[in-house]
Amino acid sequence: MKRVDTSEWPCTIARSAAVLGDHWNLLLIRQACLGMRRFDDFQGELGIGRNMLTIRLNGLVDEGVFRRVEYQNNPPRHEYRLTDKGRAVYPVLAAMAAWGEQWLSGPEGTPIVLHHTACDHDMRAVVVCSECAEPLNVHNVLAIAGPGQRK
Amino acid sequence: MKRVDTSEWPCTIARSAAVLGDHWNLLLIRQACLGMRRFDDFQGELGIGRNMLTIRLNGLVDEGVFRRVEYQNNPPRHEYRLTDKGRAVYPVLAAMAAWGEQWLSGPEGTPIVLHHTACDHDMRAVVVCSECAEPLNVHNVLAIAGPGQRK
DNA sequence: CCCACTGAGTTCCATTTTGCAACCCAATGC
DNA sequence: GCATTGGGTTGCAAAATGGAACTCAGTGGG
Repeated sequence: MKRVDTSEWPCTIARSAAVLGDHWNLLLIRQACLGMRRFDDFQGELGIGRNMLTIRLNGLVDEGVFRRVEYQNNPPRHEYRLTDKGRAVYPVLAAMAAWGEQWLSGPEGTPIVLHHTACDHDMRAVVVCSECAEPLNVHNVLAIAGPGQRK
Repeated sequence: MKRVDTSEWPCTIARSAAVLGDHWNLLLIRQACLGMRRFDDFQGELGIGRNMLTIRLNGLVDEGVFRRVEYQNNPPRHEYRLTDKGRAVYPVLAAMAAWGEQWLSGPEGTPIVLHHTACDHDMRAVVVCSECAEPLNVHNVLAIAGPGQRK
């Protein structure tokens, strides 16, 4: 009766969901994207229990999303930093933020505005095709079996 | 000791995570994006327990992601269809698929290839700025308080 | 020297969630 | 009239979750 593990399913969404389909993981990566690195900071900011936090951080380190770095050694202390793989989750968070902004904001409006420093505009994330740069939607994308397919 | 609910936090990612930070929800929406609508089809394809499935589908209907539609009434039978809000999750899934493809594929390569019918190319999703169309990354986006902020 | 504090975790325990299997019900199909 | 189909419940045991208290090593203050 272990929780179902989808990390080996022949589907990139299922595999991603094994890591990203957990609200604490998402929130931890979000905080890390904002520059947070320390155990107690994550704990205090998110209100996650310390035991949960330990389990999540270890899991994300095992996944290669975080790296555990000693930042002083007397007494030994470490912090959790995003790896390249971890930083690559940012676009997913941005897409989730865009969805949340459009569909989950109350009448007061969005609680967070994203500002793109590269072009100096407030913006929202848009998910587009790598080949033609048009926005994607359910109707214009087909999923077909790739080389790693087996099931 | 109920599971922490982040749906009212003043953060669009936390709010989205309350819905999308659950692997079954993600997988159900994925299946629905592929055209699946029936209880038994979801159950059989994903292998999710029937009780879990009931809870998840009801939850997603309450959230407004799915709509429960009667497709015959003798005996009464219904199916679950995506609403506009539900279809709007697709870009998030596409972004997750792109991350999974790059970081979670084994040596055999990706199990799934996405094909953009609009431009007739195989592609991956790219998350860009709505204003300048440049790809986003951790370093060039700032999160600042919006009108709905309070905390 | 003693005490409190900091950072980063453990441990314990009571609730919830999961997952699985078995069961229910109404209308067909054969 | 008996099994099948679609869409669920119910019951139960194994895990995950959340909260609070406790640990441990070094530091800073008095």
